[in-house]
Amino acid sequence: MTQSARPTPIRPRKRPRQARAEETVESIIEAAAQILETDGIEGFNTNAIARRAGVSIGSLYQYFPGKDALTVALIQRETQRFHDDAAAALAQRSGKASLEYLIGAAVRQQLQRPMLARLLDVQESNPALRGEIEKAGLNALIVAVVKRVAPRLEHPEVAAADLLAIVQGLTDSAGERGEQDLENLEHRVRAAAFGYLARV
Amino acid sequence: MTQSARPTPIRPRKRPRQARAEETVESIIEAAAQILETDGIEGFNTNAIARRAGVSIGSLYQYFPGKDALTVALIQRETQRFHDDAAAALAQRSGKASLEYLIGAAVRQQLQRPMLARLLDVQESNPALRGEIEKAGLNALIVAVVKRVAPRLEHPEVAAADLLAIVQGLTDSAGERGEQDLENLEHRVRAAAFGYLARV
Amino acid sequence: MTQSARPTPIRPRKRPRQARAEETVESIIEAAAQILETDGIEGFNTNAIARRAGVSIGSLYQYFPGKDALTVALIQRETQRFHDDAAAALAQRSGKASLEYLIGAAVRQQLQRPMLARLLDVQESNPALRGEIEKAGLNALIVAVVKRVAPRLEHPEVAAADLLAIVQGLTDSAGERGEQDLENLEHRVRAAAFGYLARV
Amino acid sequence: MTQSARPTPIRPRKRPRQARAEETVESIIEAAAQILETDGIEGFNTNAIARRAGVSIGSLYQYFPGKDALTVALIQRETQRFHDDAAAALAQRSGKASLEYLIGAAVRQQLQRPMLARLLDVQESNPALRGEIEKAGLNALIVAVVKRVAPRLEHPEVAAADLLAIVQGLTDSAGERGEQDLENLEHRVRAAAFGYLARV
DNA sequence: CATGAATGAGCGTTCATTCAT
DNA sequence: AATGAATGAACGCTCATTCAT
Repeated sequence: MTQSARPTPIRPRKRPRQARAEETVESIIEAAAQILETDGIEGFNTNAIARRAGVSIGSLYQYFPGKDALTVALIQRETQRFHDDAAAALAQRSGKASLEYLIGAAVRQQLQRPMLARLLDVQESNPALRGEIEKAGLNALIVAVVKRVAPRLEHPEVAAADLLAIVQGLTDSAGERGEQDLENLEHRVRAAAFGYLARV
Repeated sequence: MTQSARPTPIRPRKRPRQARAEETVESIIEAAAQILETDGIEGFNTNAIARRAGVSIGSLYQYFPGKDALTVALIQRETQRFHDDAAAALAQRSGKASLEYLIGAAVRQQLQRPMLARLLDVQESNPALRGEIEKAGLNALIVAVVKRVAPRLEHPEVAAADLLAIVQGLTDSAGERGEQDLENLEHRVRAAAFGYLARV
Repeated sequence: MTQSARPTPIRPRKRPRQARAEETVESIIEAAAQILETDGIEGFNTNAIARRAGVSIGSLYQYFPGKDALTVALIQRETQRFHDDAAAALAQRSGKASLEYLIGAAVRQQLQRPMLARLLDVQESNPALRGEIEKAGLNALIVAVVKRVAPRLEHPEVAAADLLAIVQGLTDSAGERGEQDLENLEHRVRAAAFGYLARV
Repeated sequence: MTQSARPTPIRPRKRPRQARAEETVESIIEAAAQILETDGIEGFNTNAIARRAGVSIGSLYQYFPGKDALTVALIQRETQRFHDDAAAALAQRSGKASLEYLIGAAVRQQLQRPMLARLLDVQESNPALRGEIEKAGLNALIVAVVKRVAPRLEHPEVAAADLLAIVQGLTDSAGERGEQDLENLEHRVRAAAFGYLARV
């Protein structure tokens, strides 16, 4: 009768047990990504997402306890890619190569779906989502990379956060301006990242 | 973000001709800033802003043709401060001093009202507001500063945009984490900015 | 973005300051009463109530912070009548006359709008509304009446609650069966009430 | 309460012919009772009931054509207990003992599962369920008890209905206030019942 | 000009019910 | 028969915007 007073949980409501369900979940997340890319935050509403996914609104809520949970899932999916890249980065021979690898991954990902990446960065600052986004794993990896490039740094965690901010700031801004030249952008991001590490 | 289908004009409906009107406009913008700081985007709605400004919702719409126009006005006001600082930066003796001055200004502004600065950056990415925000003036000034520090740079406009992105990225991220140490943050931002310029 | 997590307050959002507003509030409450009578709880939804009141859904929420608040207001309005009658009851010469007066009032009110009275009794048991309904005043009056009829009773508050339960139980049941004979019903209610007091 | 436009039949879809089916039906009804007790009407939805019963939602609809049918079945089950008690009541020696026995049963049942009893009374007033609940048998028994206690009463059916209303009104009200003292409550209910019969 | 009551499109979400597997 | 994924009508509620006073 009255709408629930307790805040909606963010974690997925149920693990899909059938193949069909898994497909549905995937299609919803992908629809969310597409909506964000084509219509921006304005069009980012659950009904539209369900429609785009070719799924009923009820199904959306079968797998996501609320809109925020879906947003988180989308962010997680995109973060995961970066996370995998970061893991690969650590496998590089030198520290320098590690960071370069990481930057390359970030830039590539950004230029692939610029709108999506930018809007997700924006969503990430939504306080309702705070703490729900698994950043610990990614952060640890970046810290590890930082420690390899600049082993003598006093506060590698701060440097890691700063590097992430620099890379995101630069790529988002480039994406906003519609930049396409991957090489050039990558060069500039490297300049900022290595420049920072050299002087901090 | 905007609810109506037909796009609302963004430019102020009327230039205030009387002192009282000017005050009203100012109070509304300040109310918008305060709401953004205290309640975040969640609380950023026209009715709340009017109430906080001690003005009727009707009056708000007398001076702003829509919510977006008000948002733009607020962004402009904050940008103006930075613009003034940038102008002062150019008056510095050396190019290095100019950029340092600019960075100091940016960091200070960010740490003074961290919420506001961050949320405005987010608003700025709203495509509905795009193009309505007067950035040309500020950009020109930054380009001028860049030309002084790095006269031989091939694309000073790109560098200017990058520097803005780096500074905003770093300060927003710092604000998000609740950093308070101005000196330390300024040091790191300088590292990134000068490092970038040295290597690009 | 997400629907509010904190439970909706029950008290009216604003005191109407203009005559028009007062009318609107009245019309909404009356519409709620009518809907409850004609369509039962099934039809008791905010959109239908607003429509019946000839008012937009927005106006309803301008004066009532939520559906529950409206329900409470409706219950209060109906309780008020009874409250007034109870006050008049105390003015009767004898204690017996007081209780008889009260019973007469209850029976009359019940038979006037049987559906409404019954459904409101049901609503009253809604835990979400508990404590929001001003019962203290009415209770005190009934206790006073009880003390006059049966001054030597050990627990007049319990007796008052019991009497209320008996009267409501009987009248609701009568209303449910479509009874119309006021005299007869009143006689039976008196039998139960006075019989209870004589033996408890 | 029912969502579909066309009215759903209320009678059970099929008589269970196998022992296992009978168990399933029983487990669903018991689950419904438990949900009503622990979560109140708020939590009383078919999916939750099926889950609590350890049965799929599909199975629930295999045995009950709709939610209302399940509610009716639950009410019937609870009524049945009372019905059995009423039958036992008639076996008492005197009429007075019969009624006292009945009241004792009612009070005990109410205080055993106060939530359940009260909420079922509320459900009973749902017009969609009206007429579907088998009350004739119970009524006849109460009438028989009444005839034994007060053989000269002109309208024993009315008295029976009134007594039921009085007892339910008092016990529900007591349950609502969390009363636990069985003896005391029983004493007051007797006072009301016998007082009523003596004066009506 | 100012006020604030009124509007209503649209959003997030629930839950009874169906039906392919 | 049993399962549970899927459906979608319907509800509670918000907030940008209008307009009579």
